[in-house]
Amino acid sequence: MLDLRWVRDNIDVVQEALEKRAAKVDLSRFKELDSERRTLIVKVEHLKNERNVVSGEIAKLKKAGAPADDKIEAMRTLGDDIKELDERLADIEDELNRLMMDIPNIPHESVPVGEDETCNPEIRTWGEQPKFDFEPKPHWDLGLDLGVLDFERAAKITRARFVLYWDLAARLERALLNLMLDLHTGTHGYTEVFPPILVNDTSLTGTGQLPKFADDLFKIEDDNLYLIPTAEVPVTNIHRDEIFAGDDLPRHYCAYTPCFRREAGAYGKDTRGLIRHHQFNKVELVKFVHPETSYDELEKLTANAEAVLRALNIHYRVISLCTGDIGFSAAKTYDIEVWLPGFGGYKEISSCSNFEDFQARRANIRFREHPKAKPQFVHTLNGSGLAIGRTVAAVFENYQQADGTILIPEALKPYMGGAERIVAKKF
RNA sequence: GGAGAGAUGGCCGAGUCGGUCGAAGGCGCUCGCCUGCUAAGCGAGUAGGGGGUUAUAAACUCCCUCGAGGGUUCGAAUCCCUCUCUCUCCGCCA
Repeated sequence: MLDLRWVRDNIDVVQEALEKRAAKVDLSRFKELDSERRTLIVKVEHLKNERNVVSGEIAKLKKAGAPADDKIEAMRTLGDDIKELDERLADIEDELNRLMMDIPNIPHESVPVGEDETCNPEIRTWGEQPKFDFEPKPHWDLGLDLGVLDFERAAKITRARFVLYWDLAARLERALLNLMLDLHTGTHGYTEVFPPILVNDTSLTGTGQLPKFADDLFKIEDDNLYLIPTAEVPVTNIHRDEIFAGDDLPRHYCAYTPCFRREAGAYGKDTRGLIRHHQFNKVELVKFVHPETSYDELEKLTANAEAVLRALNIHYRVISLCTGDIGFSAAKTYDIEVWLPGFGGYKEISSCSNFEDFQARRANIRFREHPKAKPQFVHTLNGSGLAIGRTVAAVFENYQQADGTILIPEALKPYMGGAERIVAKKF
């Protein structure tokens, strides 16, 4: 959410940003509601002041044993007026609030202007596409041939877009998440947390998934709880309604969690393999930082996520999302796209964003520069470090051999219980 | 799931029959004074949000907030209702 006063004073900036994002929000309605709200506040507060003053007088009279009936009678009608104005004010604030909730974040000035994902510029690449003297297979064929990725049984147990891993594929998933957590907690200095994966609607509103994106979430109706679509939600909400002391910042957290997404708008997209599932594991990086440092922190966070692919020695590129492709809450986003030789293209494996104070304002996460200073909003950032299912896919495709087996990358060997490669087996 | 108790400022804790309570007292913290050092002592300050005025400064002023939301009342931290959370006991359970 943006700051109400800031929007009021910078309505043209907001309008321009909305156009760049191709977002539809009615700012003329905003102007109406905002000015009506302020007029009403002045009126009703004036009346409330009178009520408070006269109530004090009534108290005095009663104590002195004097009659106060005429004042009480006058206050009765005043009370009705206040009630009516308060109700109108509440209606206006509701509508204004809904409107504010629908306004996406303002992209940072460094974000490239563009209509859609075809306009995202490449920032850098690392490594090279591996050369094969055979036709590399996509990971789903590799997994099926080796017997370790069982989509059929997963569909039986649950439904499509779920997977059952067998044996060394299951082990590989666990190896990867351990490698990632060890790297981020060790070398990169993040604090590991393990949060709840069912959350309430306040948490989802804080990070921006609600109210706008309810369709993307799995909901437990009976308890009014949701399965998290990303660890960003519980981890960012750790500090909801809290005020940091200035020297408590920055905070760097990493968390492994399963993630659940309904993928409501994605029918027919990435239907094969591990790319787009309803349930997947992810290691997430989340930062709470001083506003002045947040863009430096975004560069570092992205580099920390990249470090996983470097450790695995897998080629990738980093792109900067343009104004038309950037997420609702983000001010700037880098996507890391991993090379999948069998699939024959790059695929997003991490999305690293600076939300500036957009989430912090919704979730009310603040800090004090000095003990006596007014609280101000922190900046929040997060990024995948990495999506684990897609990393499994990347390992499969990049480390496949002519005989259909998959070599275990050097960095994963300590985690694989002595296994050197994944070979075909029937389960 | 059943029965009961509770939720007040950074923390602890008072709040009488609803009446000047945003809230006694203590601790902590900040600033100043004092004292060879330390400790102690003295004085002052110490919630958040939203309006008005203003330069989106300082200062001043008003309104709201005593878990959340609603109600009763001229007036609610105090009374009533709903919800959430915490604690105790019973049941169930990895």
